Amino acid sequence: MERATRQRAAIHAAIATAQRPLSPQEVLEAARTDIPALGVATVYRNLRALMEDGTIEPVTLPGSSPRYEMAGQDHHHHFLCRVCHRVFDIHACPGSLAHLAPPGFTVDGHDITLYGQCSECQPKPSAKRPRPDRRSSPKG
Amino acid sequence: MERATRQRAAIHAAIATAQRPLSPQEVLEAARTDIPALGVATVYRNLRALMEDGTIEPVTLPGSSPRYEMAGQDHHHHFLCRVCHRVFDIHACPGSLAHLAPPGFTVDGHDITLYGQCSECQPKPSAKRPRPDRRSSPKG
DNA sequence: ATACTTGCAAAACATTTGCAGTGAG
DNA sequence: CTCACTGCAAATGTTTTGCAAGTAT
Repeated sequence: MERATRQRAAIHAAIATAQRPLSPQEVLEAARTDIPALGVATVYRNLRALMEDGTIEPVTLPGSSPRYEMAGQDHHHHFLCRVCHRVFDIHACPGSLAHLAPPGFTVDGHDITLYGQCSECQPKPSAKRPRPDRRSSPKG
Repeated sequence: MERATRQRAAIHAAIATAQRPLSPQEVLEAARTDIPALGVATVYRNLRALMEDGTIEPVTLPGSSPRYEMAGQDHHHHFLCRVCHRVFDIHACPGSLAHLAPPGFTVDGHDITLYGQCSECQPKPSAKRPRPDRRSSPKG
């Protein structure tokens, strides 16, 4: 990552602008509004470069390939609403879970995903109906 | 899933015998000790059949393709070794994490994945070297 | 026998890599 | 000018599908 290119700027902007983690494919589509000829390989190469550079971070949710979001956020986890399938950041953490591992194992990190219903999708008898499915990932 | 075949039995046995969730590739290798000519497609087809049948369950770890283990086990979590990329069951749980969610959210479940090094991949100065990379999933 | 299953090969996808041409510094 | 970067295409690697042959029932 030594030169500043239009492609890199477009890819960076796509991620910085998005209100949610983007998949490589979504990044490609978003960045192509700026640079129509942008190639997939360039997206993957720059995602890796931006990650090594510490500019973006991967968001790995169970069962789907990684998405990317701007780095620099606090250690956090994710809440996946079973109704609207949106992902929310959980800015809380139970702390080290190293003691859960078997003897002889070394723990250096963890991921936690909570499942349930977000505040807007609570089953209220006669309230507004749940939000539509806004899932964005292809493989979700 | 209407007929009992040797292939299906071998695949079922491979998963039932393993002490950890297996990737399709690991299932293939294990089942081939019984049926050397076993094909990949058969493994995938049977994994799907056994899942629909409720015999096995998918283990979806963040960022990697699914693994499979016998259904009906107690609530447990998983440990992913960063060296050999094998997955181990963690038969411990910090308990309810419902309090981590924002007000108004309902939590009905959670997934926890620990990362680190398994007992066989510990960096011991002059001990046996770590196991080879047995990763089977590309996206992990 | 019938038709579900299998194994192989090709297809479908996602991601990576090789290379010659392009462009930032 | 240089050489990192890009776009394209080919290569990798995983999972799915098409089909003729195999085999439970």
